[in-house]
Amino acid sequence: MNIYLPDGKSLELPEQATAADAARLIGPGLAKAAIGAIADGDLYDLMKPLPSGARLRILTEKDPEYAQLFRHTLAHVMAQAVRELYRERGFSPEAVKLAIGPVIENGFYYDIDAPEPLREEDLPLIEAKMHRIVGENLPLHRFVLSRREALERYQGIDPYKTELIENLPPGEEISFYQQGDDQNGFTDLCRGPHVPSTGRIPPYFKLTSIAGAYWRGDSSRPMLQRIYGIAFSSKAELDHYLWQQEEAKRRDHRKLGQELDLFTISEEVGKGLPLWLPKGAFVRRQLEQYMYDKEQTHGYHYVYTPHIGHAKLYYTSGHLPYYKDDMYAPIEIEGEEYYLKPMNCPHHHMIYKARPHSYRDLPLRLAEFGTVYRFELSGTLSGLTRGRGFTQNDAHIYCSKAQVKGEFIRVIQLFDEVYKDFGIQDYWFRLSLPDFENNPEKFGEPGPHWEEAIAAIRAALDETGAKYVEGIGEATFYGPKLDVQARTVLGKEESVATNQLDFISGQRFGLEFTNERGEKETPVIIHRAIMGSFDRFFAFYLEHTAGDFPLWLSPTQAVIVPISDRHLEYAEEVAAELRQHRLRVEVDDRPERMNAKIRDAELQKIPLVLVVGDKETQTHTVNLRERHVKDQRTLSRAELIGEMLQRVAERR
RNA sequence: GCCGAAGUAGCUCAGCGGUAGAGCACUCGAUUCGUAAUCGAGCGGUCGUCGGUUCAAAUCCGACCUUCGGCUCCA
Repeated sequence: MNIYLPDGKSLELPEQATAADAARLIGPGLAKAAIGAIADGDLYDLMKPLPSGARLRILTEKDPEYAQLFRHTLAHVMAQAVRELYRERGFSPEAVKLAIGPVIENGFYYDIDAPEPLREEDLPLIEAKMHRIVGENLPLHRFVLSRREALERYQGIDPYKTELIENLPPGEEISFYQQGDDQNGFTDLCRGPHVPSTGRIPPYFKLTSIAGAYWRGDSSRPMLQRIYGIAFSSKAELDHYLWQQEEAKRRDHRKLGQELDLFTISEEVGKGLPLWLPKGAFVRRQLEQYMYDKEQTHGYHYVYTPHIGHAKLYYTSGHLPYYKDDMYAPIEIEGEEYYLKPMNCPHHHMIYKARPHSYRDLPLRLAEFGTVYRFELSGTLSGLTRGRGFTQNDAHIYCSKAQVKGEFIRVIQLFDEVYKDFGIQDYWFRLSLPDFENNPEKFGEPGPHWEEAIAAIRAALDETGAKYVEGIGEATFYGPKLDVQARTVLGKEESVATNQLDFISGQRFGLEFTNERGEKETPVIIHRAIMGSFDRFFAFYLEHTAGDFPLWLSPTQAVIVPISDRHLEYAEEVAAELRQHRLRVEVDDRPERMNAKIRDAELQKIPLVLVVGDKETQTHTVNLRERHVKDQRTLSRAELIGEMLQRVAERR
């Protein structure tokens, strides 16, 4: 067969030849350096036969794909080490059943069903064995078995592998990889690719955690133990990753919330129900005020609705059958059932319905900072990011079909404006589509309304030039979903907000408007939340800024530090003047040394520290120590106020 | 909800069978100081809860609660 190289040259190779054969033919240097290959765009190792006529690029340890190869092999090395550990504890090799062991971002994991649970203390033991196996430089070898042979290998021994083999599509090659021999080695059902020997694995790996994971991600199936590992090709990359982890801990909104007195969660109030302390509440109020002003100028009308609603409301909306288990239990009053509201839409629909509407009223945009309660599973709760009570930056846009695209464009533009003001640069949309095949009971039948809805959103995205990706299966039962994803400073992707196009609720609630021809028509509804929930947005933003709020948001904008008590009077005078301009300032009048006061202001991440001593008192100035700025400046009070007000106006 | 780990003073943590400790915070006193911690004293905990083992439990065992890391879920 022929293989084509990147420079256009072709190589004549026997059938079933591998990338190792190709590299050998090119030259001994490359044969030695080769670690894998890209054939027709797919990653191959040195052991798998190449497809005839493939376009081939040989990879060395310098290529980024190298990581995928050794991470995958490390999963096998770890499985071998775990087997060994249990053998030493008196279990037979068959007692340890293996499920899947894939490569993930930064590393790998393996799902294992062990005869007795692994514990955290076992990780270093396993890791040591892994290092030994890597040091032994066991060669890897690939072989193929027939379906019958493969099944025989695992029948009655490993139900997970058996199921995997049974689920392979007919005609698919069933390959195995073996490292070492039967005495000291390990064989696994695997499609590869792998490094050619365990010695080619860089020693920069670590086992990080052990966690439960359902077999095939299905909560009705057995729970396995998952061991997570990370692996990099250099120490620098490993160190960078570890640094990132530390940084993430430092920025964790739960930690910052505690340190900066922003919010707390009390067992006595209930899990997942955050309490906003004065400083956190102040920042949240600023966010709300900002959104309120913004939405006013974008033609939204604010409404208020109660926190509970009649059961009928949720039968009408269609949520009750789907989400009953995820709602707080009903409250029975006078023989009628009420629910804590899990979302605001039905209430808003009733506001729409309260008056007849003409096409001239549309689009009608109803907004509310609506507090909702959802019975989230206890294991999913996490600070403000995932609570059981939270307040949405919610709005529903009622419009005609013809207006959908235009309204979506406005929504996308609003996102742009708001996120820009908060310095969130790296964000994009994710259009979630229905999966009719695998989840017909949720999405119903495919039809023109779905198609129209999806086309309208796509058109809006294209027209604004917004960045977006598409995903299947995550739509809601009433329409496609448009999530907003943002990348944190540390590179982690997070969901901040979610919007939906809804062509079903209008009918369910009997909403209508009179069109130009005097006919009744049903409006389409856009559910949108720019900041998602204030709780989650606040958490995201807190981590984004590491608690360094810009001046306009900071609960305390400046702390005045008098050098000694005789400067207190002047300090209060400056404070009073700033306060007249609605600037938020505090005088640190504790009987402490100025160094201690400055340190505390830094730890509290106060943007400005104003030091006043003899010089300042005499010249009616302040000495400004700005956070993250090396040098101090002395400036007049008018200059200071001017600068501060300007920064507030510019949201810096 | 499921798997694993952890819960000791307001916070960060030590103690791991012989009836509770440090630093910070807080209160009081002294110090009045020029850009990240002045000194001293005091206050503060039925060691998550309940039960068991023991002459004796923060410490060992069990159940439950909460938090954390995952899995599942997210209208």
